Amino acid sequence: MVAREAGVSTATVSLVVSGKAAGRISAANQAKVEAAVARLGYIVDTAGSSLSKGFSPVVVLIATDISNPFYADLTASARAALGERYELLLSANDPGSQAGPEAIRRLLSLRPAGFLIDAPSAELADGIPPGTNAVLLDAPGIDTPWPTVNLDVAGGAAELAGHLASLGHRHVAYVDSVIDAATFRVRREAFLTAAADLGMEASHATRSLTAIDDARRAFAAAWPEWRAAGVTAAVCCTDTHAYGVLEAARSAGLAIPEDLAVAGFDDLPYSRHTSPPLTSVRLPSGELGAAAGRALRALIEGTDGESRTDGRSLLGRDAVLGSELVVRSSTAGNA
Amino acid sequence: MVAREAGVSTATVSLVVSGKAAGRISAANQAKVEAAVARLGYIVDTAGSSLSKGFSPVVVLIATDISNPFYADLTASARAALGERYELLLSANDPGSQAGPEAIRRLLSLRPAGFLIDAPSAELADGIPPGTNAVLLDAPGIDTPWPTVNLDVAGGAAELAGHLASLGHRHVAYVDSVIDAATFRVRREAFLTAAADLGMEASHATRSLTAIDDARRAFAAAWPEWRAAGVTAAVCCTDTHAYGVLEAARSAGLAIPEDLAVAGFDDLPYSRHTSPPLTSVRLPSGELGAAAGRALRALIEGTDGESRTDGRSLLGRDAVLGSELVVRSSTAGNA
DNA sequence: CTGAAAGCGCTTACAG
DNA sequence: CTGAAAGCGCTTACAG
Repeated sequence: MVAREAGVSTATVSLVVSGKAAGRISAANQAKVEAAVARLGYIVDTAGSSLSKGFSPVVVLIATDISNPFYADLTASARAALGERYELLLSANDPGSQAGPEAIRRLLSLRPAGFLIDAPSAELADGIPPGTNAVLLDAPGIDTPWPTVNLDVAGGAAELAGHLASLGHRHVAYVDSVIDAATFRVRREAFLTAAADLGMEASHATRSLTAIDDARRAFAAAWPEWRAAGVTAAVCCTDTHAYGVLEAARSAGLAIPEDLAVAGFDDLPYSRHTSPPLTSVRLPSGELGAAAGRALRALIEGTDGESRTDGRSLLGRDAVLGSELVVRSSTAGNA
Repeated sequence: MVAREAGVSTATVSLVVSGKAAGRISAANQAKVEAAVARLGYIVDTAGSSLSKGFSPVVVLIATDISNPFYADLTASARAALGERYELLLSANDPGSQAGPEAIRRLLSLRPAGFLIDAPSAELADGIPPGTNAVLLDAPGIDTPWPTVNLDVAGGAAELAGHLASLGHRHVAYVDSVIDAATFRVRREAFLTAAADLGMEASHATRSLTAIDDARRAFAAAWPEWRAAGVTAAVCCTDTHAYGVLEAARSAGLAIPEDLAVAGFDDLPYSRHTSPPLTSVRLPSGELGAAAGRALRALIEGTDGESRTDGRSLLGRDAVLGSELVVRSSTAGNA
C-alpha cells in the first residue's frame, strides 16, 4: 500500500481513506495521511478492496438497446441518485438481443455493488441469483422479489386507444418489438384490450427490431394485408419503430394521418421533429433513473430493511411512474 | 476456491479454467475439473483474479454523450472485435460534460484491461497515465503516444464546404458544440478554412449542447444577426444539433433549403427521416468501433510490440477511416 | 503432471 | 488511538 509513505500503518490509511476515521484516528495522523494521499494521487485499488469487502463500487445498468436515446437521461439521473460512492457503468446488448440470465452471471463475477436492469424479460428476472442487489426498471407484470420501478405503460396504451377511437378509427394494427421484454408484452396487450373494449378491431400485428430500417421493412411487408383489412391506424411499441413506419407509409404514398394514423411509445426528443410530428406515450426516463437509483442505494445500504410494513417498504419500492399521451399531428392532423 | 470440490488443487483448477492446461494437466483431471465447474456453475471471481493478475477483464468505453445513437453501433462492433475475454462497459458522462483526466483516474482504480476513449479533448489525452492500455477514437490532431483510430472529419468538412459553394452559397454559419473535443475543433476549422478558400464568408458561429432543444435555442438567438449578415447556410457539428436548427428555422418561417440550407455530421439513422431529410457527413461508427477494438486488443495482448517499423505498427495503428457526404434535401431541394 | 505456498492490495477484528 | 496479522479468491513460479 503505497500511502504508507505517510509513516503510519496501512490500517490507519484505510480508515482515513474510507472515511471511518471518526474518533478513531488522531487529527495529526489524519492530516499526515491526507497529505500523503494528495501528494501521491492515491486512489483505492478496487481489486483489493472488492476482494476484502466482497463487492466493488460498480453498479451495472443492463440496457436492452442503447441506441434508444431514452437511456441518456435515465443514466444521468441514475448516476446522480446513486451518488459518488458508486461507479455506474452500462452493459449494452447487441441490438435486438435481450440479455439472458447468463449475462448476469458473467457480470456477477465483477462483484458489482448492484444491478439496474431495464425492461427485463420474465426469464431474466427469474435468473437473478438470490442475494444479488438488483432493481428492475420498467418490468410490468413480472412477479419478482426484487424492487421494481414501473412506468404506467398500460395506462398510456389505454389512453392511446381511447384517442384513436375518438378520432373514429375502427381498425388498428400494432407494431411490436422482437425483444422479449415484459414491458413490450404489456404495451401490446393493454392496447389491444383497450381497443377491443372500445369496439375497434385490433387483430393485426407485426414485429421488428428496434431499428428504423427494420421497422420500415416490417411495415412495408405487412401493409398490403392491413390495407385490405381496412386498417387506418398503426401503433408502435417504441417511437423508433414508429419512425420506420412513418417512412414506409410515406414511401407507399399514404397521407398521414388521413390514410394512416401513427403513434408510438417513449416520446423521444426526435419525435417532435419527424414529418409529421409523432403522437407518443411519454415515459419519464429521468424520473425512472432517479427512482431506480434511489431504490438500489437503499437496497445496497440496507436502508430498506426495517421500514417494511407489509413486506413492502415505504421507500418507493415498486413505484409506478405515470405516463402521458402527447398528441401530435401523426394522429390528429390539426394538432 | 469452490471448485476444489473436484478433488484437485486450486492450481489445477485455475490452469484448466484459464485455458492454460495444454500439455500440463492430465486429461482425467481436466475432465474432473470441467465437470465440477459445470456442476457448480463456477465463474472465476474477477476480484481475486484482477488482484493477482494486475488487471480485470473490463474494458471501459468512455463516451462523451451516449444520447447520440452513434454509440450503439460503435459499441456492438467494439465488443465483437474485443472478443469474449473482455467485458465492454460504457462510462457515460453527463450530457454536455466532457470526461476529464480525473474520470480516467477514478476508472483506473478498477484496473480495467483497457480503455476506448471516444472524442477526447487534448487535455484528456494528455491525462492518460503512462502504461495505461488506451486507444483513442476520433481524436484528430491530437499529438499522443496512444494508438488512435480517426475519422476523416476534415475531409468531410471540406467536401461539405465544396457542396455548399457549388450551390451558390456565399455566407455560411457554423453551429459548434460546447464540448471541448478535438474532433469538434477540427470539424469547425476544416469547414471554415475550406469555406474561406472557396470564397465564402464564414465568420458566424454559435455553439450549444448536444441536445435538440439547446441547439434550437442557440440558433433562434443567433439567427437575427446571421440573417442581417446574409447567411444562407448553417453547418452543424453533429446531426443532433442540426435537428434543433431545422426546428428553429421552421418556427421562424424559413423555407429549407431555399432560405436556409442545413447540414450536419454523423448521418444518424434519424437524419433520413427529418423534415426535410438532412444532408450530413457520414461517419462510419461500426468500422470505428471495430478498428478501435482490434487496436486495443493488440495493445493489451502485446501483438503490437514487434511489428513496428518506424515506431508505428502495421496493425492499423493510427488508422483513418473515410467519411462520405450524404446529400439530402436540406441543402439540395431536389435531392 | 500436480500440489503447497507466496503474494496481489485492501479491510477488519483484535491486541495493545 | 494505533499497528500487526489474518483473510478475501485467484494466479504463478517452484518443488516434487
